Amino acid sequence: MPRRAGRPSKPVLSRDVIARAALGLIDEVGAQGFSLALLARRLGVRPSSFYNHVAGRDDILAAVRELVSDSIDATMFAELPWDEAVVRWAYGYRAAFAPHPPLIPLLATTPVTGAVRTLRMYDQVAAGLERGGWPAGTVIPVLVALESFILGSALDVVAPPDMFDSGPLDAEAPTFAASVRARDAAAAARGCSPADLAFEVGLRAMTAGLRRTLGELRA
Amino acid sequence: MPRRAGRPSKPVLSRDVIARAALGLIDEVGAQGFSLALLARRLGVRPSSFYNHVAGRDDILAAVRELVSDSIDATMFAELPWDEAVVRWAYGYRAAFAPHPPLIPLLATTPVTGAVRTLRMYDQVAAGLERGGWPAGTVIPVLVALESFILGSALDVVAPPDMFDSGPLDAEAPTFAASVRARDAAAAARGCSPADLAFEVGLRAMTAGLRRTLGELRA
DNA sequence: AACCTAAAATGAATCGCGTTAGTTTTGCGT
DNA sequence: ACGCAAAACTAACGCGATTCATTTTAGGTT
Repeated sequence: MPRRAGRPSKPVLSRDVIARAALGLIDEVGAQGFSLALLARRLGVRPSSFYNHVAGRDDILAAVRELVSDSIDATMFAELPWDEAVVRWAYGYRAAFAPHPPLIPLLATTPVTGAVRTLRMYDQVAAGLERGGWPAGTVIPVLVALESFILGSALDVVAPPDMFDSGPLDAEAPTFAASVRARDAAAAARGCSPADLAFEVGLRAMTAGLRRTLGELRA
Repeated sequence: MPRRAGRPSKPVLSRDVIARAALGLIDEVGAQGFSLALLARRLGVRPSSFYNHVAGRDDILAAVRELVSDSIDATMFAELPWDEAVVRWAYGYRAAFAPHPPLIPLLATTPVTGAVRTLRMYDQVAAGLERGGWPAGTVIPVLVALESFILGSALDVVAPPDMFDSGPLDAEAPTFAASVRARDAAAAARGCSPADLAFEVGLRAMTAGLRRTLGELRA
């Protein structure tokens, strides 16, 4: 039963409704299969109706980005020591993207354009680092380095694991092939995914290294 | 003077010719403006001609990725101590992408699918880490953590710097705004870009932390 | 040397997607 | 009660990737 033309009694769409539906659709069909036509069908609407609420496709993706990044918590920087807060923040940051793998390539490449909530998150992190004793000029580089690692790790989550299969691998790269097998065994033994393993190793190294850097700076 | 139909005396296209032209075109018009029609015009060719050499648009981008990632050197892992090699490798990795900013979002999101040269690079890195004393199961996590940071940092290079401008910033996020200004001053004093600053800070922290991790593992 | 197949280009046509313009119906403020 | 703006729809455009058929040429086979 298609809707006739004309304004409906109760509004069907809104920026928020569109963003949530887009997020769900991307989760289902992947970033590849996402299209306005499909999204419109899911919402029982024609594609042109979107333009009453958003500026276009890119704007919808921006709304989705806000939706996801707004779920990242950064309040721990107000309470915990900076290095502990960094670890928790990183885990939460990564966990916000983890449920939506197809989204990561789409959003990691279009960083934080003018979202107010995101800006506030940065403010909390910056305040926490400053409180922890980091000199003014070093706060943002530390923040950016951490975020770079987190985003890169998120991309790793979405990387296809099937490329490390046998075949030309053992012939072309024997050391690498053996290392991959050893890693898979290690991940299985710890009961976590290979991507988790790399993230933990990297995050521990990063925080330990930053602690050392801060110590050197204060001397 | 358009070419008539039919096979030319000397072939005009090849996978390599297409890839190099695509790289140049993306550098000029950005990832946004890249299209097969435009690429074909640059090469004096019709879009359908591509399909005699590549599988389609995605395959062209894969060829471009190979072109760029093949320029990453990893031979230092055979000569230098692992931690020194890591630093040089990371700089070279990042430098390979730096000349092609529009390419980074396009390629960072589609990691290394089956390129043989890339596989060999991984092999060299893995061998170097193993030689440096890293246990078998830890080699790949360390490699992946490093690559995650490098790719994330590459994305940071391409991030628009104009988002940190005044406006609602000082009202919404005063600490952050002040930190950004302090960072800009620090970067200017050191004569490098803000992105470079974050990369150096993160890389130093990462390697220092990994040294510590390796020390703990051997005890 | 004639021939046949495969390679490598063009030309025309298709399909889907994002977007715009114009139309219709409805809600709300004066 | 009136009118304007909001929010849906329909129709159409343009562009981009891809496919299919056609044409010309290269290179190996008998």
